[in-house]
Amino acid sequence: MEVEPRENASSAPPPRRSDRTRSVILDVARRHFAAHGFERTTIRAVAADAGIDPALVIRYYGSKARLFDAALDITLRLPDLSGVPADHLAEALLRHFMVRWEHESADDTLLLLLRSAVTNDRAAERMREIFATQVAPGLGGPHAEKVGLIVTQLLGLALSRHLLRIPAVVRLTPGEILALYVPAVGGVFQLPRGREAR
Amino acid sequence: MEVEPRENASSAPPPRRSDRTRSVILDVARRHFAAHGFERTTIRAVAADAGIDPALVIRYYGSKARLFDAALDITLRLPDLSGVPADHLAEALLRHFMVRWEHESADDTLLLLLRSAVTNDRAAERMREIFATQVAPGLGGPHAEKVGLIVTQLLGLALSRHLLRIPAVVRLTPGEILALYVPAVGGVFQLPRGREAR
DNA sequence: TGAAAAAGTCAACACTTGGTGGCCTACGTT
DNA sequence: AACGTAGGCCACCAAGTGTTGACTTTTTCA
Repeated sequence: MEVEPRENASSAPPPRRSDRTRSVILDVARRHFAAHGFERTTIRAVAADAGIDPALVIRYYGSKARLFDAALDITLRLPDLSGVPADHLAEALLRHFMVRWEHESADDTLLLLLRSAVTNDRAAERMREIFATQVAPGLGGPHAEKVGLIVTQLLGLALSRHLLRIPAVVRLTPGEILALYVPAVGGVFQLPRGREAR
Repeated sequence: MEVEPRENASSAPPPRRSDRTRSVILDVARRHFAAHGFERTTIRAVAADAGIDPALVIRYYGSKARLFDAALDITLRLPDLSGVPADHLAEALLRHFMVRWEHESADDTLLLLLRSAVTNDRAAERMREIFATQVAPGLGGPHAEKVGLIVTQLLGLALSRHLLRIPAVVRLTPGEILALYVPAVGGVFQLPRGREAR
């Protein structure tokens, strides 16, 4: 696989001339996967969009599945909420994702992950991994048992506004969403810490 | 099921001998679409599962797309919330959908709609229609501008619990979800009626 | 300069898909 | 019983897919 034989004993592997092509392919592939999901994305379309031959995609990534895996190698850039007081957590969270998602040229990271995960088991598993390793630790601590429902609300928002594009949700301005939704997310945050025993 | 050309001038169209096959096909197709989405569902698989020849599917439904349309002809059985006082709306809503979704043999209606709509434009459009004609009117009235975010929360729950199966959400018991999530949904409901001008 | 290695192209493959038309069978009506 | 028709099956087609291997072009470097 292992597209990277490391011959260099030192830290960084030697740069290849094809690195640029590799990353172009990956970029284009990410856009296609985010826009159409796994099945409807064809290697031929990605290659055409990247201006190269379909065979190159296979050469560098082995297969469509492995290209998909590479595209799912995602690092969410989560905000640092360590200093935020509990009663402002909801607003800070929402505000952060709103500004990121609203902008046109925003990263497709979330769309890629969400759209893929709904119809593709591999992507769903990857999403759970990302949740466990990148999301839960950051928001964990005293709110451990609530993290799931916080994320649920954020995903719901992304889903209905950016994927399903439900008019009643699309119509709202960012300010309106903030005003209406912060109390909702806060409603989970501000519950008493220990819930009844399970 | 409303796949019935009405030739009969009287009330009921004449029953055909093939009606049973038709409905079997539609049932199986709904299950497949709900489980795998549009692209990954093949006519051959549906036919095999229904125990008939693939050609029959085309014969009765014309094409895969039209079979999909027929499968999307859905009537949500929404609860009647007219008599529920405002401060119990959230709980009533959540409780209703929880009991429907939790049960094993539950209807796949939501999964079908949700899973399809994320990768298929036709399904997304159908979902917006259903929202506009079946959901919004029922919840509308004084909460008109909030309906979108209420639905957002319900969809988010269905998404993370039943589609993505995020462990932190799956792990929760129905009672826990109710306890944690009712304040959230209520947080939207109980906002002052008129929000700042748009 | 020349040769080896890398980068990229091309044509073809095996396979799956949705879809079509012809054919056989079983039923219902007269 | 005969026959017309609807229900069902089979073989097949054309298009599109991921993937492969051989080939050509470009770069690298001794």
